[in-house]
Amino acid sequence: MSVRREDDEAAAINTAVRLLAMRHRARATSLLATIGLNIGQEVLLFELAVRDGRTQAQLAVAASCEAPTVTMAVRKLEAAGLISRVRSEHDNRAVLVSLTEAGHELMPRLHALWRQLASETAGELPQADRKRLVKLLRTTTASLDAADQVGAAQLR
Amino acid sequence: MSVRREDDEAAAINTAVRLLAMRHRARATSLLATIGLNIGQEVLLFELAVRDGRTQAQLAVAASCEAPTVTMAVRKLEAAGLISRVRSEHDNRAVLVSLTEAGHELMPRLHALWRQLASETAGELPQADRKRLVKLLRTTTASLDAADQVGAAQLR
DNA sequence: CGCCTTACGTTAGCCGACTAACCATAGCCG
DNA sequence: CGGCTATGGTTAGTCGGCTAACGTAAGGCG
Repeated sequence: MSVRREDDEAAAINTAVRLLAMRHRARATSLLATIGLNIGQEVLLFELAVRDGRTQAQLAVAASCEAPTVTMAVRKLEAAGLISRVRSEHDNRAVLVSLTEAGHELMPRLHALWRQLASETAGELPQADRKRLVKLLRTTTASLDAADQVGAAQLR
Repeated sequence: MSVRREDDEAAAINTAVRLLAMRHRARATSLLATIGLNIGQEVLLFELAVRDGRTQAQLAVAASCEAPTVTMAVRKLEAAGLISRVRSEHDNRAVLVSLTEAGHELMPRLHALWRQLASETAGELPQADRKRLVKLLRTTTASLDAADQVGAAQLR
């Protein structure tokens, strides 16, 4: 087998991932703008809707992003009146984040937008393919996670 | 069928896409750093390796990104000595971009990295699934493109 | 010929995400 | 008890990508 052949397949995979990532993000940005949200904020709102009163550190884990990203997103959400921040009683370092009334009221529209985005993404696929898609996305993500662990370990 | 159910599926799709996007980009960034490249630059190099001497506008289309993004990437690639920029003879506005000798020499390592990234992404999948994955990624990307066209058209 | 529109490229400014560095608090452990 | 480490959060700075606005050149068309 030629290297050329492998290069083609690698390019196909990598660019397909990159392009979907760009388009999905762009479309999400555009849809979220209609309710006054910036991308990245919706993840925290969804997490808080599931369980309120979590610390920013917990939110960072749940959202799979870093602490400073949460700091900024939370700050803007608070400025928008959608969440409230309260110092934890048990741990003076931690901040507990909760949805405000306005935050709760926004959720239905946010869910609607998210359904629309998912539909625009995979709505034309038969249901079996949609399940396959999610499964493949998760598998590949996990695979990259594992590779990253190894890569990081080699730096030590 | 309840809205709850649809919300779950939408969340599954959207977050799966988002997470793969983040991990894939992060891993690409990390791998590209080993040969001194920043993410985004590799796309232009691959394009130029296929066909040299294209204008920045053509590269923007080929790379599916905007003109200013190409401007910056090209500037840094030139500073790194990997490409050269020459004013077109036929069109005094246009700039023709080409790989330098150093740029050509870098390509094998870049291809190797890209194969590794693809392998880390989908290497554990059976070949049939890899093809399915690429197909699904392309289909969904096209679907989002179409939705974006409609969305943009409604703004007029 | 001269204008008007279109196309190419750059600049300026924004945003999300990351890392590195920092401060403050918790909590463990000698 | 006292110090050391680990943890929560913020700040500063970087980077890629985008949009908007600009200058300049090309090209069609009256």
